Amino acid sequence: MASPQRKLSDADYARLANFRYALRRFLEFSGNAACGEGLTPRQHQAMLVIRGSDGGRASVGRLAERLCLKPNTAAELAKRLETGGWITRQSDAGDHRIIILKLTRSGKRTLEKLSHAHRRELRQIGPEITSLFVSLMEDDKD
Amino acid sequence: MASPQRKLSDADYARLANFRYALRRFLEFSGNAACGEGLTPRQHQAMLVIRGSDGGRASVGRLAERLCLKPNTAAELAKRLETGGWITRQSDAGDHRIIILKLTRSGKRTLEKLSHAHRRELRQIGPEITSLFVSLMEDDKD
DNA sequence: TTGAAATATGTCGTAGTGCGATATAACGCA
DNA sequence: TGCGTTATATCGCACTACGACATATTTCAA
Repeated sequence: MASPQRKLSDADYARLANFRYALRRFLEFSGNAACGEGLTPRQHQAMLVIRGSDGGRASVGRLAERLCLKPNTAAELAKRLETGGWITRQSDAGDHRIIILKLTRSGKRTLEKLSHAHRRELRQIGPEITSLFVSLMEDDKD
Repeated sequence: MASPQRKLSDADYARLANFRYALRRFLEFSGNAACGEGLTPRQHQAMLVIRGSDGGRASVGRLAERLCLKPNTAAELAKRLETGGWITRQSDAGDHRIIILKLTRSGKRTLEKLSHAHRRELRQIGPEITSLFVSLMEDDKD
């Protein structure tokens, strides 16, 4: 069994590098798909967070947390999405500090198209990513 | 068997959203680890590309390709890495247009520390990511 | 050999984005 | 009521990636 502090081999570095490369190509695909629909990558991700949240609605705070952003950044992102006609912003009935974000009809339509494409892509790259994980889990055999 | 154009369910969106969230948390971890060593996330990724390349050396062009960047951006990144003392830049003996990038001793030391931490993290999140992929592969059962 | 096209890298100005600091409004509880 | 907390918003700044362009080197065909 390899010690966790054993020196990393060339193959270890190659595996880590290949994994990151696969990730970047996926994110590249995703960004290109978003741009093709007139969205920035972040805007697309925000819409997915909203649609994937309970009831298809999310607060600005939840958006920030799920996107790993600071609240002020998420607020700006939400404003741009509203300006673009992708989402609506309305204050919560119970707590007027909270802004509830929901997709517009056109937002839903665009996100669905993108999500189909993403699912196809993920099904394509799934085996590769999974096998990279498997090899990262194993002890180095070199 | 579900048609590829079947309407996506709430659960489908939730799965896609959860997958992206897991990815972002990993990238967040990675970025924090890099910053803790005085590197920007991109600089760390560039160093991994170099170390993970054949012979531990990479050209600016290869750096660009593996990082999904334009060549000029990769050139600037390489310059900043050299200024920071993380890599060396020397022109290729055979083709003087090509600049060969290699890690310095301190670059190697820092990357090794980061790579150990990343391998630990990947081994932690591997099962989650893999199971997310598995559920994305399946037809929706809702 | 020579000159044009291709390749590899570098420079500069710009646009977009995320953050810190700060502000405002609404909530909750002593 | 009043004060601390929470949720969102505004503003200026820094960073980074890009497009457009520039330079150096190589390749190749005539």
